[in-house]
Amino acid sequence: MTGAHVTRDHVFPSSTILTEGQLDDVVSYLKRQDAFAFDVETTGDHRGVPTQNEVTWLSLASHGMAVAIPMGHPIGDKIIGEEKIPKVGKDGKTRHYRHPIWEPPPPQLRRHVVFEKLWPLFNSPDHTKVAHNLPFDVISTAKYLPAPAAPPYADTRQIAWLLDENERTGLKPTTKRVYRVDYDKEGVGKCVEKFPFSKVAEYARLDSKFTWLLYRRWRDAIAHERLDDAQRMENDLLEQVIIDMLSHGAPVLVPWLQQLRVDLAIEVEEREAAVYAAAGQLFNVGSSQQKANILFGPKAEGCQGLRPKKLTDGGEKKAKRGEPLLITDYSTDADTLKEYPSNKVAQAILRYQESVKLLSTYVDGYLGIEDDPKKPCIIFESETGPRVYTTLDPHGTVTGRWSSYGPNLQNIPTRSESGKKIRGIYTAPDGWKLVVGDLGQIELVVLAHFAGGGKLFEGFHEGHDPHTITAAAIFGVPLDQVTKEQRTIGKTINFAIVFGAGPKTVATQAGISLTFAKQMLAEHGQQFPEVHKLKAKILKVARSRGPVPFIRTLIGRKRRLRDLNSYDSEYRSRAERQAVNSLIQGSAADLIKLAMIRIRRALRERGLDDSARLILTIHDELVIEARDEVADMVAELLRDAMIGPGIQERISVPLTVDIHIVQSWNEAK
DNA sequence: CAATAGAGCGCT
DNA sequence: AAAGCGCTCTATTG
Repeated sequence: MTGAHVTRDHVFPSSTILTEGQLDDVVSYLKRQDAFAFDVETTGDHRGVPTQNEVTWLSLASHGMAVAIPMGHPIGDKIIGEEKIPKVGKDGKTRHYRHPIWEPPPPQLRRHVVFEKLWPLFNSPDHTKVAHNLPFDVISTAKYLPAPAAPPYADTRQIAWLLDENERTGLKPTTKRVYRVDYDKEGVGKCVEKFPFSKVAEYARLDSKFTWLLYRRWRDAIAHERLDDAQRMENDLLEQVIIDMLSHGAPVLVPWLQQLRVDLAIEVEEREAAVYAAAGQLFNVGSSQQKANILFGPKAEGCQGLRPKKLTDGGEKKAKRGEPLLITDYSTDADTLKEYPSNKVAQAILRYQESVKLLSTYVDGYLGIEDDPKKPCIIFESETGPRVYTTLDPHGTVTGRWSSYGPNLQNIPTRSESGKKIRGIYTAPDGWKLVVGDLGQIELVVLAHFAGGGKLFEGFHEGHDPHTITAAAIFGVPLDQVTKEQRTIGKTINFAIVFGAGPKTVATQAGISLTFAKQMLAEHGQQFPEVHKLKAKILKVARSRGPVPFIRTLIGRKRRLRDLNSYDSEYRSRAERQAVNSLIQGSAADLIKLAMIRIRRALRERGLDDSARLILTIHDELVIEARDEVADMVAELLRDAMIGPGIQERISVPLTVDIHIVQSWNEAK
């Protein structure tokens, strides 16, 4: 049944574990090692949500061995028949689909038996648990254990990312790249329950085996590239922070969300009707192509006859290749529509799009759409009420920031009125508060730190606002005489410096002429020479390193920029902007990560584990859920964790933090 | 029918 | 010629 796979790493008679005796042998072997790799195969409606999924396979690997343990695989190896499943199509017609009938699977160990036997190993402080994307495997298995697997941990995806942030870090792409082995051409991992037993057994085994091999292969690589400090920080986050954050999720108010669904649905209908009324015809407002035809088409054909102002990205490329342009190559994005304030259709479309975006992404996306398996409800009941379980990915970006998905909780609206209502959904349960802290102007603080002096640096030391500092300098006025309009331009210039934007972008962004934008940027160069010297130095240092140029962030993590040496000036310029921005964005990310480690330790030292926990990070902001009675204390601990002496000593510019104790997230801004 | 690309837009 | 993300919808392709 398990197949006779003859590979040199078989120390066990069978690579598929079906009996308690076989499992005992595996456990006693692993106990004699100092590390082992493990991996899970999951099923269920929410197989990708580690707090909710069902683990049906566990695989283990270590020195010279790799085994798979099935715990509820539904089918065997052979097809023994066929049945016809009737299915009603969209057109109402019933079609019959042929469906294979599989032989039953072999008897498998029960999940509680497996995890009971593995617990001493998973709980051992003397065994390093290795996994590829470790939080997923630790949280998936924690449901069946007294507690999540204990540190020490090693995450081969983290190592892959530290060694090359530009490559795909999934197990399959990594295995293909490193070993030239592609063991899952059929996509077994996507849907294990549909594949024959032996195939899944082998697939699961290989997941752990290659995880183990990567771990062994890379044992000296981090030190070799002098990434030790960066890895220490990443491991602290893995071992002390992220498992806890992802396990708890974020609290949401379902009744409010349901009310919003009703209100927004009405608003969307009204605004959709308004678009058709203004246009004098029906069309799909969600289609950018149809939108372009309506807006830019000739008046003679009942369209608006507006003059297009901007090409889409695709249109831009076409133009560069010298191909003829169509009406649909022109952009109909919100920035463009705002350029036609007197056109009723454009303005109606803007209002419609604002509502429909909120409804589909932030309401329907959460509550789900009935009878649509692609849009399930992603709110789950917990002991303290309904919660959503985002995945925070500590290795999901090239700069070092964390990303968030399923749902993305790093792009919850803040600006529009309806957006604030959406944000209000995130509300602490009765007896709890949200303690929210965000670092003030962290990217500009980091920029001033690296510049090491000059007007921005000095201004921060005197406690001034960076946009006012920039405005005062480029307009040549005292700080206390900067107008609101001047400050706005100062803000745009500051963004331009951090992102590397040119005069054209500054002009459109600030609503000023191209000539004036050029003047302002030139003046910035005069007033902030150290900032421009810093940029030059960043590029020079990066290029002096090879073979692939790179910058190092505050903690020493690398951002590699091959295109810094490109002969194509477009690529090269982009790489230059990325180098500067990565130093700033990446170092700011380092600071917030250190703060997360510090707040976790502070809470634990004070025995507050059960009354306060980090639930979110949004780049420069941390959100903690804390019991009412400890909220004030937690706020002070958070202040110290984010800007206390231990953090401040790393940065030569005074750090600031805004802390709010609130019930709902929308009260924090 | 499913997968992918493009446009667009929410956030820092 | 603006850095870094993820999600939804449409249109196209296989």
